[in-house]
Amino acid sequence: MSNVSKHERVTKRARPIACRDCDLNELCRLAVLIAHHDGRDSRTAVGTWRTIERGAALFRTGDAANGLFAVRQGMIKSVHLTEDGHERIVAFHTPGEVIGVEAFRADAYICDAIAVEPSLCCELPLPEHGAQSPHAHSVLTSIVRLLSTAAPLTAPLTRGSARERVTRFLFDLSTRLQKRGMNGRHFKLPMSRTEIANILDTRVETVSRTLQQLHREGAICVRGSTVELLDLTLLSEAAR
Amino acid sequence: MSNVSKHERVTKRARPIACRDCDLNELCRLAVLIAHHDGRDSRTAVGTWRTIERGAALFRTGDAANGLFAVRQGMIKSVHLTEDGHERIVAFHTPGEVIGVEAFRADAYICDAIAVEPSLCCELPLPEHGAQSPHAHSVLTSIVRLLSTAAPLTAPLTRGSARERVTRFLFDLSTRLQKRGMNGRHFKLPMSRTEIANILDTRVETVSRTLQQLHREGAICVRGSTVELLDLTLLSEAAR
DNA sequence: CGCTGAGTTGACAAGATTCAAGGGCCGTGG
DNA sequence: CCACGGCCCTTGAATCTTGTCAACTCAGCG
Repeated sequence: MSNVSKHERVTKRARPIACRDCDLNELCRLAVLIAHHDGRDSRTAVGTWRTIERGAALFRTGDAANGLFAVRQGMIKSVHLTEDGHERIVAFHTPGEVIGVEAFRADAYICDAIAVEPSLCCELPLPEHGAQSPHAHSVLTSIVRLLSTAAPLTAPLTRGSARERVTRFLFDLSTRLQKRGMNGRHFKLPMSRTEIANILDTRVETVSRTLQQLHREGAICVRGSTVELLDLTLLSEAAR
Repeated sequence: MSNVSKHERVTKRARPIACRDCDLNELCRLAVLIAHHDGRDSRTAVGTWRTIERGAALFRTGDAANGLFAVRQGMIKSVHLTEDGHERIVAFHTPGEVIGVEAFRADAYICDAIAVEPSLCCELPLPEHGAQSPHAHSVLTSIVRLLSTAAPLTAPLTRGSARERVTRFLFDLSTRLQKRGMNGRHFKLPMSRTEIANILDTRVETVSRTLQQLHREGAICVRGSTVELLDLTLLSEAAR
C-alpha cells in the first residue's frame, strides 16, 4: 500500500535539527523537570518521536488536540479544508518550528498537518494549565512566549504581484532556514509547484513562469526542486 | 490645529460597548483583584480611558509597550509602515477587540494604531509576569487565552478575486460587529475606500466598482459610508 | 518501452490596474 | 449666505497582468 519510493525515506545522512534550535525546546525542558519533580520517568513527559512519510498526516482537523509538535526534519504543511473540498495551505513548517498551538484554544486541531516530504517530528504532551507545580508559572510564561512569536513584520505571501509573492516566498523560506543554521542560499523545495501556487494564491503556470523568469535574470538558479538564491538584494526588495 | 469637525467628535448618543463584550474584560477584572490584594486603589490598576480623534494615534511603532488597549467605541486601524514609505493596513479593530498584544513579545509596539473615526479606548497597564500574586496564574492563563483567540478559520482578506475579497471584508466585519451585539446587517464603514483597498491589496477603483456591482445585484445597499447587507447567503459564499 | 504525473511553455481570454474625467459633499473664505 | 476649492467616490477607456486551456517535455515507474 505504500506509495513512498525508496529514495523518499528519511535517510541516515540527513540529520534532524538540534534541540537548541527548536522553538519547543524551552517547554520540552520544563516538561522533563516537572516529570522529575513528580517522580515520573522523564521519558513519559517529553513524548515521542514520530516519522511521517510523504503525504501522511501528523494530525487532522477535528483530532483531539493533546499536544504540540515540533518539526525536526523535513517539512510539514498546515492545510485548511474549505467547504467546497479544496485545500488552502496556511503555512509550510521548517525544522525547529512548532505546530499545533491551536491546542491552547480548542480541544481539537483546526487544520490538517501533512508531510510534504518524509519528516520527523517531536510530540510534546500538552502541559496541563491547572497543574500546580513549582514550574507552572514557567510553563505559562513559556507558552506566552511561544504564542507571541507568530507575528511577522513582513507582508503576507498573498500580497502584491505574482513576482513579489514568489520572491517573498523564497526569501521567507531562506530566512527561516538560515535562522536554524541550515543553508539559506541553496535549498530544496520539497513541495510541488501546485502547492507553492496554493499558498501564494495564484496558479501553477504563473509560479513556473515567474521562477523561470527569475532564473533567466540570474537572480536564482532553479533545477527541479532545488533552488539557489544568487542575487539576494533583488529578492529582498520584494519581500518587504 | 484641530482638523476634526464638530460632527466627528465622540457624541453622547453613541455608546461604548459593554464591558462584558470586551475581550479584555477578564484581564481587566484580574487587575482590579490584584490591586485590591496589594492594598492599592483599584483605579490605578485598570488604567485610563482615552479618546482618540480621527487620524490620531493610540500608539506608534517603536513606542514603549506598557499596556494593552481595548476598543470601546469607534474603530482603530493597525498599520505597518513599509520601508518605502507606504502604509500597509493590517487590521481594522471593532469595539471589544484588543490591540497591543505585541507588548508580550517586545518592549515596543511594532505597528501604528490610528483611529479611523473618533474613538474611545481602555488602556490596561501590562501585568508584570514576574509578580508573585495569588492571581499570577490566572493572569497568565488569561493571557494565553487572549493570544489564542487570534486564529481565523476564514481565508485571509487578500485571497481570491476582488469580488471575493470585498464580500469577505463585509462579511467578516459584519460577523465581528454582530458578535458584540451590534448591528451586523446595517453598519457604517468609517474607513475610506482607499483604506479598504489597502487592506484588500487592491485599488480604490476596484473596491468602488465591486461595491457598486454588489449594490446593483441587490446583495448590498451602499450609500456613502453606510452599508446594508441584504443577501447574506450570497455574501457568505465568497467568505470561505 | 509505454504510462503517468509534474513541470514548462504558448496562445488567448478574463480580470485588474492605470489614467483620465466628472460628481458630490464639506469646510473655508469672500 | 453663497461661491469656491479640495477631497473622496465613482465611472469610462486603454493597457497590462494573470488565469485558462492546450500541448509538449521529462523523469520515475511498472
